[in-house]
Amino acid sequence: MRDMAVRRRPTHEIAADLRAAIEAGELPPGSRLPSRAALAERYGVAELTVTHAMTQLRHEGLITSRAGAGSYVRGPQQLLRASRLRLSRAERVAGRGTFATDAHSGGWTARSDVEVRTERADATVAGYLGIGEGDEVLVRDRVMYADDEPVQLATSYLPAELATGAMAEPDSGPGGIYARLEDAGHVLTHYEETVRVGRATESEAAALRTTPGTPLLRLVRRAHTATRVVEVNLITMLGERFELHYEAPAE
Amino acid sequence: MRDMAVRRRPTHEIAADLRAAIEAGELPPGSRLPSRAALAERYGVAELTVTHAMTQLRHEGLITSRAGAGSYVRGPQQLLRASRLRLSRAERVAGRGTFATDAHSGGWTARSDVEVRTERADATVAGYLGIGEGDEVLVRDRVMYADDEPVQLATSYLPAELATGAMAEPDSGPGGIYARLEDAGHVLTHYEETVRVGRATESEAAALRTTPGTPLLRLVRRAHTATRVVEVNLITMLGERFELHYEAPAE
DNA sequence: GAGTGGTCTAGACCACAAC
DNA sequence: TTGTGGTCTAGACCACTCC
Repeated sequence: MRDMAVRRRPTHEIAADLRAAIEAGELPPGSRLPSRAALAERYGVAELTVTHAMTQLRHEGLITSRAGAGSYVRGPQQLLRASRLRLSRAERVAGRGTFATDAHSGGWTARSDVEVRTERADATVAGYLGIGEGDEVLVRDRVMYADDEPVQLATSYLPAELATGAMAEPDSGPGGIYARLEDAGHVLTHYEETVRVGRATESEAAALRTTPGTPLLRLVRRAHTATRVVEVNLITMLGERFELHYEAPAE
Repeated sequence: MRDMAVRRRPTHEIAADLRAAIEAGELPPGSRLPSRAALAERYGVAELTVTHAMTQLRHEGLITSRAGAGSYVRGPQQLLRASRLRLSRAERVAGRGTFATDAHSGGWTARSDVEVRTERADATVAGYLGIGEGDEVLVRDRVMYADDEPVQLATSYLPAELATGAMAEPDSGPGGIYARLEDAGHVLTHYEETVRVGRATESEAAALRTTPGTPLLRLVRRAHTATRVVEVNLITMLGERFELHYEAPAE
């Protein structure tokens, strides 16, 4: 652009230029951006100005940067669909848990690291489960991987007296914890989910290999039998990688 | 703190200090933060360093800044619950649309600006509605306000041949567009919603009085009768102000 | 060892709000 | 008019990656 218009805000202009180049495919996914120094030279601005433009693009999820290695255009990430099927009894009977169900229909591979322990319920968990504060609960702490990238954290709580057999094992067996609950005679009637958007704390960012402040989806799922809440699961997902599906009757 | 430990990252330290002061109530909501110059002096750093710390807090939603006026601690924002009730026929019969239903149960006031027009469906909309590309659709474009702050954008599309009577008016009447569809004999059977996280573009940011890059909730809601999709609504919500509620049967 | 992005200093100009 | 936050320049040091 030889006849560049009057420069309004160099930061915005540089960000817009790079964004356009990425979207036009001139900078394809995986390709390396010019270095900070090169861009500063090209646009005739200070390096800090270029830095701000690149920070903006990073916040938009368009690029990633690593000190020493450079800045690269991010490829379109595979979208992980959390379908309404994931809670179906049919899938449980087929031996798949919720995460595995989504993986199966989405064509990605699922893997989890699980830690199991018991602790006393704090006020929040007690409230969700409808039990007393300080009552014993089984805690199942999970990091879930899609194609070997960590994409979801989940901490599940069950009243200790319900958590028998494989429920207290790291591997809860085919169909997961909901299948074990039903094996034990706790027939599930419905699930309740609340969805919020949050931002990654430092520890969440470390676990999900992202940066603090990244948008997250925070779900609270409660599993009900006819008489009580038998489990609550606090789920944290990489916000921009998931698509949640729900269905509701018109009545 | 006289015996301050070795300074690791001034930006993080200052942000953590201010965050702690806000959370401890030493800087209550509405109160003004010390100026950039004052903080730079206090911490013995450059003003740019303080600026970065404040930018971080702004991204976390803790403060707002206005040039000339100062930086202020934001009050806790009212959380807007989008309950599963919002799609119930009972609420429609009571004369409330989806947004008004949430307002009614949440205790906030709802208001909308509506624009209505017809256009030809693009591939995306045609796909959602199961009609042909280029077919005429009625478009209802809305900005929705909670307590007079814009919090949600919604663009609703209906196949033109279904959009009779008040559906084509800015005020679609009590119970909203779904009530009119049922009046016209299109009995709704179920809704389907997909939820994703996105970031505000510049125009979305302007409409929602926020900054580009702010996390948003993007919903696609399709209303079904027994035989077809009669409406699709592309909804954009301020991510951090909404909580979505869903319920699913265990089967 | 050369080059990268992350972070910091020191100083500056601006539009704007408040007085 | 004074001070605010928003933005920019110019220069620097660092840990780190890659060769």
